[in-house]
Amino acid sequence: MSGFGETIRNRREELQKQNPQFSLRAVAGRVPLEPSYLSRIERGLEAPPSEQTIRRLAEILEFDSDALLALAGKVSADLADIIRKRPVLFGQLIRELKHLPDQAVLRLVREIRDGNW
Amino acid sequence: MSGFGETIRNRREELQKQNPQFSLRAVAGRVPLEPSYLSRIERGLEAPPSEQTIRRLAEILEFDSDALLALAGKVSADLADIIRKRPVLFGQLIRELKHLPDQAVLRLVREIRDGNW
DNA sequence: TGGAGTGTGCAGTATACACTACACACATGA
DNA sequence: TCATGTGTGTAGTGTATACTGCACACTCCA
Repeated sequence: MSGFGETIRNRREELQKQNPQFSLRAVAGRVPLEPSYLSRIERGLEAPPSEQTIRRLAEILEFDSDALLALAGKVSADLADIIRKRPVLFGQLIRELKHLPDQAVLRLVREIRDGNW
Repeated sequence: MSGFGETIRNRREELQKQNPQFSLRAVAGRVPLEPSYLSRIERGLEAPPSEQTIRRLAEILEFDSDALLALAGKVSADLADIIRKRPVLFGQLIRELKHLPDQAVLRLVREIRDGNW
């Protein structure tokens, strides 16, 4: 599994091919961040930045923010909030779902969305 | 909703009634922690301690650790790990479950446990 | 050939986190 | 009365987090 830095560097360079507004400096400027800091992050010399900064990067690089946060070893604060409101219940559920295949979880999501619960 | 400090103080004092081994000093000694630190935490003068320390307190005070962590504004690291392995999938699911009543979530837990998925 | 743009190296900083250490005041019982 | 146990107040500490700031080397092209 590739790391956080590697992922955003690859994604940025991919976008940069089509559009010069995706140079390291340009992206850093939009976040905003110091270019040298972003550089160190992309090369994995520095730990991933804060959740807010990761969200901003995900926005700019058009990347799923939950996925990017996960690569940074974090869980989105809004999800954590949902769990914290019913910790025992959600604790049970999530531990139960741990070994359930993607397909089954996805089916669950759809059934809940369709109001079958 | 009562805070973290208040909760552990109440719980500790309740146990202390039956057993002198639940004085602030004795509990602090078992964790182990400096008594003054635990005192400040119980009175809400200090932020809740680390996840490890909260788990230890939950163990000593026979309190659900997920619930205690939630009062401290935290989500158990093992749950976070599960989510981080499939961030998009679990993100969808949890946001979908946000407004589902306890009863429905509980039924879900049981159905999954019974292998109906 | 020099000005603009590329990424990088190195140093420094403010704030929060998670505590320890120790002195103090009060109560109780022997 | 004094040793023991109760909780508390104040100060200090080491480490991590999340960055900034600026100088530097390289490339490109006008």
